[in-house]
Amino acid sequence: MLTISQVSERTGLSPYTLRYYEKVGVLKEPKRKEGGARSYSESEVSFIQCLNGLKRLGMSLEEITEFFRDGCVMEKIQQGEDLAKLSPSLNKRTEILTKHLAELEAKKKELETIMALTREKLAMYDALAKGAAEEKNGSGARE
Amino acid sequence: MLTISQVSERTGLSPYTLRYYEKVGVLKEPKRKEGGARSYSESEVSFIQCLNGLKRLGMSLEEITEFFRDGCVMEKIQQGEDLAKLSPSLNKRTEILTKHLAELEAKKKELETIMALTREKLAMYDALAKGAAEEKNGSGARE
DNA sequence: GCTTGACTTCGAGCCGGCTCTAACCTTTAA
DNA sequence: TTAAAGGTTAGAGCCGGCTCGAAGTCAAGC
Repeated sequence: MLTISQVSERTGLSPYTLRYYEKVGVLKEPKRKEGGARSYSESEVSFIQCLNGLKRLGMSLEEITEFFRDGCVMEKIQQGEDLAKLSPSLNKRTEILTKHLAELEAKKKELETIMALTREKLAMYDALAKGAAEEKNGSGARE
Repeated sequence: MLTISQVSERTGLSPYTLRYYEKVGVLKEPKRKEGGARSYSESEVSFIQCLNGLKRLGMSLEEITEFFRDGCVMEKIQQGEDLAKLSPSLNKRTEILTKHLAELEAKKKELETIMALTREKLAMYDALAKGAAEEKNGSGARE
């Protein structure tokens, strides 16, 4: 059993963040020692690592909470749990990931649009700046 | 001369937002009427429209403030101001836009990375879900 | 017995970009 | 004359995701 700062070291999340995640419901409350200190198991650590994986996908804490509503499925599978029984959870997960991917795609389109606009504007200022430089040099080749 | 709500209608920014922009320094203080009410000119409206253009590029208020430190150059040009005199402003603007574009490109790369990761994870869950469905159907073709 | 260090809690603060409330003031029309 | 429709200000609240401060508790070592 691990303390919060040991879990912090092994997951890269600060104790602050771990407690915060607990508060907002993305992590469930761990057992406590007599003194009241949190006491985490190995499987809780791997759950958090799994969670970190989803954060890397840019998912919000809300999405992640929803994703994990049935616990850490990958672990259950590794423990040899019946695949058929997990089917609804798996379906929900592919659904959430599909939706997330669609959001990312939308974001990318949006980003490409504003990049195109930025390039346009940049080209305009660039052309003006060049014109200004020429005028300064007195060359004034055109006209 | 226009009131704040007239400017709001013509620019799509709420009076709240206009006052907020003034407070954080992206808009400069307009003239006041006797009563103390803000009184905007047409050129202030076109400045704000220009500002909206930059917002559409995803620029932060801080970047926009910096961009407009020398006023609305496009307008000065239209008013026939000497292009050579504006050269430093124009150079600064192309510089800011170039930097902004680089940031957008970085963001896009990042986004592409997490999209690839998401697709991977999705493929995995998808495969598992299919496997679970097969097991449920009793077919169990393999093994 | 006392200090030290790690834990606990609650609540506040931070970021950026608004958005709104409250209390007040001004102009205009009935 | 007074009420409604605008305007003004300072300051608070909101979002998500932390991050921290203060004050308290607890176990271990000197």
